[in-house]
Amino acid sequence: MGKHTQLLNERSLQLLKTLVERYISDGQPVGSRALSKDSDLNLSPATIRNVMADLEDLGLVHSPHTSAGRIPTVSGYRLFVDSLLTVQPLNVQELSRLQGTLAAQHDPSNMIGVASRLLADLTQMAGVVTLPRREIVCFRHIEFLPLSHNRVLVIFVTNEQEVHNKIILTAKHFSPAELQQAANYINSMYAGRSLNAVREAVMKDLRDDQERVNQGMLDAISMAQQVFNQNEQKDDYVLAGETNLMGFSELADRDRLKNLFDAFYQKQGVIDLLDQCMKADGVQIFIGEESGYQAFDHCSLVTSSYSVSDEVVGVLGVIGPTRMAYEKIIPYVDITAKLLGAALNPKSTPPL
Amino acid sequence: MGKHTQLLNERSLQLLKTLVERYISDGQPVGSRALSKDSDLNLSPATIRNVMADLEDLGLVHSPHTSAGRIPTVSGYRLFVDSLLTVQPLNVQELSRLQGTLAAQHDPSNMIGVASRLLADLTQMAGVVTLPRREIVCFRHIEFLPLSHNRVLVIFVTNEQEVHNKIILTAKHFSPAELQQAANYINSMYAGRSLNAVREAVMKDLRDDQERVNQGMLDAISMAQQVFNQNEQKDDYVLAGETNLMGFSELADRDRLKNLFDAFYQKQGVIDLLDQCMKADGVQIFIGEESGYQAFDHCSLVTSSYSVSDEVVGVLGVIGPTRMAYEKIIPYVDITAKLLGAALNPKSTPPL
DNA sequence: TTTGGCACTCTCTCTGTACGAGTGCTGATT
DNA sequence: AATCAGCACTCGTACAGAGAGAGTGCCAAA
Repeated sequence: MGKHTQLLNERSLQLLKTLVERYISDGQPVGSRALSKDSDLNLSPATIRNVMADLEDLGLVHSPHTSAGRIPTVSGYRLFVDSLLTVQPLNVQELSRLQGTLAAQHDPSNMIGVASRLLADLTQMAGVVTLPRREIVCFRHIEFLPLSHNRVLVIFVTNEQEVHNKIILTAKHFSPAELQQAANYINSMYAGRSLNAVREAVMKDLRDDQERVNQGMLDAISMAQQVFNQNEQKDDYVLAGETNLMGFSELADRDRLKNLFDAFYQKQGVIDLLDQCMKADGVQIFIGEESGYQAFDHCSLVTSSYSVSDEVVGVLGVIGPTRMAYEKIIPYVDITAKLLGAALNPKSTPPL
Repeated sequence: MGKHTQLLNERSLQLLKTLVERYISDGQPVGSRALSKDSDLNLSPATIRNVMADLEDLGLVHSPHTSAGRIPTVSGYRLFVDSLLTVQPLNVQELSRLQGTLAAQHDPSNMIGVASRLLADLTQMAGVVTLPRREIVCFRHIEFLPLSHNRVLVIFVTNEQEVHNKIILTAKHFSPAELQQAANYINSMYAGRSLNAVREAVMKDLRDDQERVNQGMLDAISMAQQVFNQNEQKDDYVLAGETNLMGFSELADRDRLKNLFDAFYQKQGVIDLLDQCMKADGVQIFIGEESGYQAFDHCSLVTSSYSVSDEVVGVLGVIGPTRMAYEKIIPYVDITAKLLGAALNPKSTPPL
């Protein structure tokens, strides 16, 4: 694969692997003596020290101070997860528990929350799942309800069962009957198309039909415009188990922890990061500063996109300290993504 | 008021007051020398020490160790906020900023979030606002949409503009037209009544009209029953600025912080606490262990209920370390509650 | 009742020491 | 040429003692 695998011989890689594994399980810098015992290769500490010096030159490990052992750098972890890691197949009973819990939900909206919780509990770190977003959001049904002061409560349903509502202000007052009529009109005109298509159609109709159409339809269309024009893609995610992160000494630092949690609540930065993961399929990993996102500097993010009927609709993943058990986390994330996708899959299209 | 105000003379109270004030601003145990300088009474440190001994006997202050100054106990704080505290009137421009921000929202659902954020920003601690809950929730409108497999998406609107949705399973398959008819029937029968009233009426109709009514109506009523029967009072709150709490040394302890945040996310315990505050009107304060809620042992909670048209509908408040500037926080909470109530007040009832 | 004085206690910080872990390097061994 | 044992060296940590500072409690005098 990378330049390192060519530059380094088998033995060095083997040693790097055991070093990372050891550090992940212990959390202590690992010295040459420990490494000599841990690895199957029968080498003396002195030899190992030579190898370590090489690895250090390549920027794969570093020591916190002169006479401490070595700990992996970001590149070291990267090489480890890319080429050295042996993923652990996961436990059958855990798998069936996962599957069972997800399949038991019949309301997709809390299925996301459940998946997030599962990830968190499974890994004892933070789980994150983005709300499923289809490229083609299908407009299904709209409903207007009058409020006071020319305000109208708009309820509309997209895809199977996603309910949205917003309040719009109308230029003049409409009677309930008029609103009903407008809703009927919009439903008959636009239902079944994608939101983008609806948006365009509305624009077009508003331009073209200015003369031909009667007043009631015009009102309906202009309200439709208000509803659909702003491209409010409510990117969002559900987080769980963030308090699990408080236990890790890497993140014990006040400011780090605060930055991290602030990032969680501000959301935008995290969303951007997750969006990147959506493009690549399969499991995607950001280690430490790789994410380029300050708040995540001491964290790793293991994600996988999930798909409903072969279309990628979201991302889920796990956030934890850089020092995490990748060989376990990766299959967890992978499987959860597949199971969630399957669980979200509508068994068939509704009659309507 | 309490037993203490009678037991203690003016001077002791005065000293307790300055001690608490000093401790709140400094965070250090305050010694007799400092107290002697701070208080206007011209007393020597020695005299002050005698008084402190008395206060300690009464359980109002205590020293962390032999030769540290004194810090207030929970009872000390309690006496302070009940009888000694001089609330600071709040800054006019802050008040108008508050009012402006709240009035600018025209969607009540994010108004709650905004209020919470305001509290957090204002106090640099955590803000919390419960979702408004009226005793009488008025049923307004219902809508059925068919999904696959005899599942039906139910959308219903209560009060002015609260949209709820849930998925129910029906015994047999209904055509869209049948569902439409059922919705029309339910709307005409029950709209305008309180949810409780609807629930009862549905039960009654289901019992009584078994024979008289036609099949369509019967179906409608039995679906209505599914929708309304479970008493899902979705008690919930919106939290903001919880990360502000990470800065306080009192809460720096790992486990404490974790417990606190776990409590925030579990919600139930906090909801119970807030419910208690709803009963008392005016500003309500829990100091440290007073709340009886383990996770809040090192926190204080300053709350006030808020009302829409003279009916208490929710609670808001601020959560911070026991050592907080009560004289500022109290008016903040008080005013915010009043402003939020006013902002939520519907200007008039909608025509419908 | 108030106050100054004094002995005492406790914490915090600094210092020096000893120790252990681990490294880098060198020169001998294979 | 690769490997390894040995050695000097470095760094961090744990521990103990000393000194300073803050503050108390108590007693006796004003």
